Amino acid sequence: MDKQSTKMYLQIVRELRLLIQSENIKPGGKLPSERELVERLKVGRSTVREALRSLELLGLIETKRGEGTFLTDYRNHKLVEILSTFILQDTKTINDVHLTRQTLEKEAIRIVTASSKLMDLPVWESLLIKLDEEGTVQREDIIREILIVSNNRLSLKMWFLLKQYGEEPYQGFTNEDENTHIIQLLQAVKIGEIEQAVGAYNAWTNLLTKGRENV
Amino acid sequence: MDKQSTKMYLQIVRELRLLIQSENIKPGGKLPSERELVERLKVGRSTVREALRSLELLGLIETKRGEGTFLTDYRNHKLVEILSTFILQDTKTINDVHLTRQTLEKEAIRIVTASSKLMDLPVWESLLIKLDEEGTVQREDIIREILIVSNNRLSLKMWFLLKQYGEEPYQGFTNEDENTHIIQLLQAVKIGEIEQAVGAYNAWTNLLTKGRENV
DNA sequence: TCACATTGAGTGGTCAGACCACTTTGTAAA
DNA sequence: TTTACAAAGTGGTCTGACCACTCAATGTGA
Repeated sequence: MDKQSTKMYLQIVRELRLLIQSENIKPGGKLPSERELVERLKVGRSTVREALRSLELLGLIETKRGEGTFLTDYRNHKLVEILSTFILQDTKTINDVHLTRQTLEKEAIRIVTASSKLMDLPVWESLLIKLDEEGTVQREDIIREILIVSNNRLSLKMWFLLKQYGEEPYQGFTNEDENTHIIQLLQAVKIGEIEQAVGAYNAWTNLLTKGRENV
Repeated sequence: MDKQSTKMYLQIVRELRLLIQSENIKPGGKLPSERELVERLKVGRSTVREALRSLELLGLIETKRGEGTFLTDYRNHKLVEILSTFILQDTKTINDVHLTRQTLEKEAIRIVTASSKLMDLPVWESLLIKLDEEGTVQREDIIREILIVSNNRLSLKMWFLLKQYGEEPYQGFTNEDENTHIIQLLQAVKIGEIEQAVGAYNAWTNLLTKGRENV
């Protein structure tokens, strides 16, 4: 291990990658302990830890005191979580959060409605039936379902985050006024009418945000 | 500083964020030295370093031996390097990154085009003139301008991040085929034709992503 | 006076060893 | 057999030491 050229901890990050590959460690699998890595890589423990901590902040590994270090499922995009908290911290404008969330929601609606495979999924009919029978439905359930079906996990993860930061009008059940728009939205999805679906979504959203501040 | 609950180095990451804000450290600016942070935060140096190393791997700070630690412009490559080796092998994931970025871009186009104040900003005409005179233009400049004008700082920051991850063909100059779509896009923006603008954007995007893998 | 070399303070990079807190496991006692 | 406890293994943190590098103040010689 030469000292000068590259930073040691970056070297270790690389070594770890090779190690994971050569030992075929799967997500959820256990990595060698810090002390073992010290011996195998012939470096100090603090250096090993700097590498591990970096990867942890990236969400690539997970450490449990008393147990060990584990490879995580990359697909969880914990990365976005960290970066988002960085971002959201100095972007106090709560309105930006709402608008960005709505951006993701609208795009998901467009994607679903534009796809012949997704637009006539049984789930939309199920939601309509449930709405008809029970007279109300969890607001969040509908949007979440659309996001999930649209099949972009990154967007989904961001949506969860933004929803969490924005709090406000999404929890709880719908009222009759909302139901009108929701029915229109779901029916438009079913028949693949994109702009009609987005229009219904906008009407629904306006209803919910009515009375709040404007841009 | 309590020891048990949260991991110390994450606490320090948070502290650093506050410090950067309260002392108004700009990109390129210098952070307190590791030893000073040890004193101010009352923690060990290795812990401080774990936090700093994490932020460095994220590309948020930059360290120079013998000089100090500096806040970077968020354009560093380290993050991209690491991610591309660890995560982005998953084609589905990188595709999510692209699609999510495009979602933000399209919405920004819609917002700008839908606003009578924004759609006839002199900047669009300037871009058209520049394109006409020089025959080419930086791809990124156009989209960035639209994002900025759309006035959602959160979306803008997310866009910056996604752009880094995605290692898109976004750098560099445009060619003649692209220029056709760009002109159409900008002119549609100027006259407030939303769907036309989005359509031009899609055509442009398809041109750039043509030949890449499909979902 | 000026140009150059030297030195020392400050900074990040790494290492070694010591505890602590926690989890798991094996073993001895009931 | 079941329970309680001790030991081993692991990550979390701190301390102090030394190295490598940068920069500016200082000193020296022409």
